[in-house]
Amino acid sequence: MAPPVPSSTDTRSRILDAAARLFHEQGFNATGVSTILREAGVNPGSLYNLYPSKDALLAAVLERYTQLLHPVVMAPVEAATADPIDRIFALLKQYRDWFLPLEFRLGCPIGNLALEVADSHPEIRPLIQQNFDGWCGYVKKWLAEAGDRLPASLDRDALAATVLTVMEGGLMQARSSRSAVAYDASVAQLRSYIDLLLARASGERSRG
Amino acid sequence: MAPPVPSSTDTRSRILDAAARLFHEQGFNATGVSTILREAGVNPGSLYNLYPSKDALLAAVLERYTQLLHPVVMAPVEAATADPIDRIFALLKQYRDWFLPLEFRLGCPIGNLALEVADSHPEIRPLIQQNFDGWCGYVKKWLAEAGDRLPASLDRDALAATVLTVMEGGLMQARSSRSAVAYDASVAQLRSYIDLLLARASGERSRG
Amino acid sequence: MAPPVPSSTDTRSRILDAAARLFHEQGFNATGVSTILREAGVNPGSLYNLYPSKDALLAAVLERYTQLLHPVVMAPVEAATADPIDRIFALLKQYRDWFLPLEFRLGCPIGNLALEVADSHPEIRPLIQQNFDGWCGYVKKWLAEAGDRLPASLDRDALAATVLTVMEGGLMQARSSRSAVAYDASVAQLRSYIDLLLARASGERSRG
Amino acid sequence: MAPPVPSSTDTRSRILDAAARLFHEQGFNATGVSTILREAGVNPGSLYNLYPSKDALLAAVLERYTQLLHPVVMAPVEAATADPIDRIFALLKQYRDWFLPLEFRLGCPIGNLALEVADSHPEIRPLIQQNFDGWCGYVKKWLAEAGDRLPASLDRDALAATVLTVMEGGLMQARSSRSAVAYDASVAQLRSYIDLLLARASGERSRG
DNA sequence: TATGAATGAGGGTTCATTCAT
DNA sequence: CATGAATGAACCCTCATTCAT
Repeated sequence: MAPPVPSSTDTRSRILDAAARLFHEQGFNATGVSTILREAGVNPGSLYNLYPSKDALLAAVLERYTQLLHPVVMAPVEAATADPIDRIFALLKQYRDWFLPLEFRLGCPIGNLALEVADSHPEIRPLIQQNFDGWCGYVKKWLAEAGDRLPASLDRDALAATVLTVMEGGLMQARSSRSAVAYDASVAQLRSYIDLLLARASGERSRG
Repeated sequence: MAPPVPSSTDTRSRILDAAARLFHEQGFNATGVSTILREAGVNPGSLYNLYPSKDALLAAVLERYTQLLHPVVMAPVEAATADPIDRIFALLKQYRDWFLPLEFRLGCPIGNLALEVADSHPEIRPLIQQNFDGWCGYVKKWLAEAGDRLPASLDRDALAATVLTVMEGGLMQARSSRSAVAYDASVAQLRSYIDLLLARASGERSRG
Repeated sequence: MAPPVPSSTDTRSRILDAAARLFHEQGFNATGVSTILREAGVNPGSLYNLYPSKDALLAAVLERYTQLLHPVVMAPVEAATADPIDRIFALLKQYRDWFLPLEFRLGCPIGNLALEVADSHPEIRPLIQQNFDGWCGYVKKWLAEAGDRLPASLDRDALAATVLTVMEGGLMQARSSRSAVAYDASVAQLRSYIDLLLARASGERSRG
Repeated sequence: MAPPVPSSTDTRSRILDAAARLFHEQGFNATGVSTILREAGVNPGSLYNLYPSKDALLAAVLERYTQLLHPVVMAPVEAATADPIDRIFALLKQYRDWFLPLEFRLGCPIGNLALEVADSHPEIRPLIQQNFDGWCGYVKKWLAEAGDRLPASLDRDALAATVLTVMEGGLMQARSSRSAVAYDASVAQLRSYIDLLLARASGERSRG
């Protein structure tokens, strides 16, 4: 028999859930610790037992995003889509599907924090970078799997970074306009670019 | 003889300068009104005489960014670079040149505010959008000037949005990594894409 | 031909009107000078030219209430009611008629100020007292006119003070309950008392 | 052994004591929270931990006045005076004795608040009314105990309301004049009225 | 370990008033 | 005399955090 989940774990989860949600909805600075406490149903002393500061809680939230990257973000894409190139656009479509019903409110939780705390919280910046690296890592893996369907001369790492650029830059404009137009436009240009790359590689292969 | 600049204008400018700088350096929520007052050398009553709230001051800052878009951002690019396609990359290089000495701290002042206040301040969102629209407007103009050097089938508005996407998404990653790598990579992919478009249009033209 | 009313008089009137209304509606401390300025359509400099302070404005408002006592409060009663005893109850009914449509909001402007500023503004207290004295003066005059319809032993000054007591005490309870019950009850007891006095005096006269 | 009084209760009491005293001395609007904090020796966070706003503190003060009505106001009267009719005048004399040494400064704390906040604070009005109802309740009880010493036809509730009217209306005039004259006059007229009622009832009883 | 009161610096804003134009 | 920006103390309240129980 498994031991009962200790209540501290439960408390820890409730805090992390509430903090992650509120940081996403309101931003880090606009979220008061007291709001987190209320939403998590926890006392200040309990929170400060588990996390020595609001900043430490932010770090924990970002660690959890790292853990959730695969199960929440990447696994659904990989499960639904087999072709590595298609997976890139399935990933971009997944964000669209998440945020369209919200009229593109909220935005990327990592991207939001990147712009809000990267300068003020030096100890947090690496955790953001870790999330971006993980995200790009999946894209790089897919691009590697695409093998010679893409030109040999293509800088696959640069393209992976660009996919993240398209997601973050597109989502930023979508939030500002409450519309999908700029996001869709950016994704379409990326599609067009990759199609040109695929065509060139195909030509190279047939000539090769 | 022109009348002396009224002192109120001076006060207004000092407030706007300080607010714009601090919002850029620290973010909107992390900047206290008292800090703005101290840096501007102004009393609370004076500020609230000119701007009824911190939010109104934010709106004024964003209006000013709209006014500064041409003289500060676009005019230098257009003065230094004649070719419309080259202007796009000169613009992207200008941001690189601005932020490289800062190790990519600060980031885009509009983009930062977009992610920080777009949801919480509905009245501010249109002002952010206005800045993005103005920015893309210049790129659209340049793309139009490129005429048939670009394929007729190209969605020039979509490409303009993508240029902004590359700038914002690239800058976000640059801030997170304190490095130019992802920014340069994204710009390089855009360059590669546009080169492919130019090549295709050139082929179309010669085939006539 | 009369000279045109100087604009300063107009300004003065607009300020007094606004101040009197706002002090009545919101109280003295709860009314900001800026609100008075806005409602009067006047600039701070203009107000402070005419009245050196908010307290001086309050004094002017109370002076004006003294001037308005006859035309606004007493003249209508005396015009509508001839019998001196009836005038007392007509006066009390006039307040009821004024405040019933407001569910007894606002209350007596003098009484409100009496309780709010009597202690903190020693220079204002005599002006409040002057209003009360004027008010009681009319009641005393009527009681004198009632002659031997009232007992010779009756302290007419004390009864006049009591009429004011009934008005103020009754109105206070009416405001607290948003109902006429306590006001009507107090007036009815006064009516009953005066009826007993009239009956006794009548007996004395017939025996006399 | 009883547990020591928890310090929270102590803090709460110090806040309530200071707030009640200052609201009484200066009025609600003229009393700053910072003054309450200083006088209570308490930090802002402590106050707002116990009371979510200045208005909530006002409500608590009025609740406490309700609790204190019996021990502070009514019990001394009932202890010192047995006869129910005499108790009414002992109560009115108690107020006189309290305020005469102050030259009738301060006034009734409930009455002051009634006029200052009844309109602006709808949630407070019922608490004021509750105090008035409690006060009148004692007078009603005494009038009931007077039985057939008073005329059967007398509206005892109306007379009770009138007693409060006399206290509040009399105290208002006493504050304005810094003299007992109008207060004493009003009480004397009430005495005269009740004597007439007692005489009439006595006559009715003897005629039986 | 859980609780929630206590801490005190700082939040954004309004106040009555003055003064330069 | 009108204007409205400037003044700076004070307003009510919230912040992240600590500590006694």
